[in-house]
Order: sequence, then C-alpha cells, then structure tokens
Amino acid sequence: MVELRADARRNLERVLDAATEVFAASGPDVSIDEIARAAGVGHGTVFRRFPTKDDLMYAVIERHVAQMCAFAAEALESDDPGEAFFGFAHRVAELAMSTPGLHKCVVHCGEKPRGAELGELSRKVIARAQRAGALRSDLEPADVGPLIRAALMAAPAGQWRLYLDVVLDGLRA
Amino acid sequence: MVELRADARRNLERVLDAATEVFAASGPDVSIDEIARAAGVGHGTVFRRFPTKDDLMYAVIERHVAQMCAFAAEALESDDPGEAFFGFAHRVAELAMSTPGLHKCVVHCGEKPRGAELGELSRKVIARAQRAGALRSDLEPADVGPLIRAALMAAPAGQWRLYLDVVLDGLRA
DNA sequence: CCTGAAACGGACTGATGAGTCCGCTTACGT
DNA sequence: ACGTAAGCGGACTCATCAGTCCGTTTCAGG
Repeated sequence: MVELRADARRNLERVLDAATEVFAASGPDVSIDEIARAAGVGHGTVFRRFPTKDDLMYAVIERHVAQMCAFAAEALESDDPGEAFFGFAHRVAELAMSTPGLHKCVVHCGEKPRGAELGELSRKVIARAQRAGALRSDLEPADVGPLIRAALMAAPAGQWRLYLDVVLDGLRA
Repeated sequence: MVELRADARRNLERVLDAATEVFAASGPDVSIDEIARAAGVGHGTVFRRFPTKDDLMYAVIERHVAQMCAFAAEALESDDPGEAFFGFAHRVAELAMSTPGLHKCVVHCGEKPRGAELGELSRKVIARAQRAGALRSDLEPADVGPLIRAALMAAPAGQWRLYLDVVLDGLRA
C-alpha cells in the first residue's frame, strides 16, 4: 500500500468510524450493507479495503484489544499479584462493558488479531495470582477468562458489576 | 386432532426422534431440512405437524423442562433450603449438560413452553435459600439462573462441574 | 376393491447476507 | 488540460434457510 488517494483515505476513515459505531451498537451480526450505508459508501468500497467481514472487525477491535494488553502488562508490574489480578479483571470488564457490542466482536474474533497476545499476558497475570495463593488453583488460567466473559455477557443492562463480583468471589482461594 | 392416520403417526414419531437427536447433536441452529433428512421425510411433512421451527423445538424439549420443574418441586419439599438449592442446581446442571445441544434449545426457547413455570418454581427455591441465609441476597432470584447457565455454556467439554462450582461458591452468602 | 380424504414431499418463494465484477467517475502527475 | 490508473458503488452471483403450495400417493372405511 504505497499511498492512498485522498478520496480513498477519506472513505477508509468513514468506514472504520461507521463500523465502530455500528458494531458497538449491534454486535458482530450486523451486515456489511448496514455499515456501508452508515458510512455513506457502497458496500463494494468496504470489501475493497477489508476482503472479509472478519478483517473489518479485526481492524475495529484492534485498539480495544491493545488496551486490554496494556492493562495486563501493567498488572504484571504490581508487586501484589492478587490485587493485580482483581484490578486487571475490573479494568478489563469496565472496558468491555463500556461497549458491549464491541466486546461481542472481540469474543467472536477469539484468537485472531492480537487475541493470542492478550491470552498469553492474561495467563501470566492469573498464574501469578494463583502462585501467590490469592486465586483458587484447581482451575487452569485459561478457564478464568471464559468464566468472567460468560458472566458479563449474561448480565442484563446495569447488573454486570454484580455478576462480575459473584464470579470473582467464586474464584478467590 | 381426532386420530392420526397410521403413516402420519409413524412419521410424526420419526420426526420427533430425529429432531431430538439432531438438536442434541448440534443445538438450535440446525435447519429443518437437516432434521427432515435425518427423519427420512420431506420437510413439508415436518412443517405440517409443527408450523414453525420453534414449535418443533418446544415439542422436543418439553420433557427436559418438565423434568427440571420436578426437581424444583422436590427441592421445595426439603426442610433445608440451602441444601435444597445447591442440590437443585446440581441436578439441573447435570441434566442440562447431559445433552448440551438440547440445553441450548431450552435457552433459545426461553420463557415459551413451560419455561415460565420452571422460572417461577426456581424463583421460589432461590428466594427460600436467600431467606434462610444460605445464599447472598444482594441479587435477585432471577439473576441466579442466567449466571449458572452462562457458566455452564462457557465450559469446555469436561469442565462444567468446575465452572459450576466456582459460580455456586460465589453465590454463597 | 374402490374411492375420497388425509398425508406426503419436493419444487417454489421470499428474505438475508457475504463476496465479486465491471462500467463509470475522479484524483492527481505531467 | 488531460490521460490514466486508482477508486467507486451498485447490480449480480451464490448460498442458506424458513415457510408455502400443490400434484401425487397412500391409508382406511364401506
């Protein structure tokens, strides 16, 4: 990609903005047509930049996932592994639930974009908390994420903090 | 429905059997065509008995839900509300996870078939346990089901008992 | 048997959504 | 200003699936 023509760049931005908005509002199941309409372009234009719907979704959630990775990295700096884990969980949940639609996209994309990196960092945060005795150790670090995500996605509108609290309580050693 | 012709009755049974099997294997998203094929009938035949896909699904999960209602009724007899609730939760989970595909159907159908009845009975079991101080009371009885269901559905193949355990621990007062 | 109503099943419709194609338009270097 | 390659967008294909319709087959009672 040497250099985009001015109109191309403008449309690319419009598409990304619209996609972010629409995915945030309605989750991963919206059609490309809807996004194209919101962006004020033809859907051919969307597909030219993002060959598949998933490609577009990855682009949209990239920042989200990067931010979560940053939280994890930060948690690894703390010298109280237990506290670090619970703080991390709260921060990630806060970010995820600030735009539930986008979070569903993150879940939908699973390991693809920077998911692997996020998974790896989380695993470290969790394993460290387990080693410190702050977290029950009869489950794999890989089980913690799904449990929390499941609770968050099951929660009705304003209730997710309560649901998170229940699961985190259940996770304590 | 005065009396079904012999071939009609035979096909009806075939359809119900096939639908149970296929829904159990693949959850609520299978197509009617697939079920009809498994039953060895045309899909027109399926639609004649069950005007919509949901009608078929209701018919298939009816026993499932009835069984869960029975568990709830039984739990209400017990004179230890706390124990009754946790036993109920385990029994329901056991039944649900014995055929995860069907359980997804139950979730999909939500309140429709005897779901309302099940919801009402569960509510009583939960409220009783809360009154007895065995369950944290900062959540509504209606929140307990979703939390447990979410954990079960998030669990990988063999791990659901562990996930259930985490959530139930978090629910204790 | 034989006949009519019940049941059958597959062709058909209509909706939806991802991804392709190509004739027209427009930016931009010369 | 102008030629051209990059970009555009919508019509089109292809696949899937719920639900309808109707010509044909089969059951069952007389």
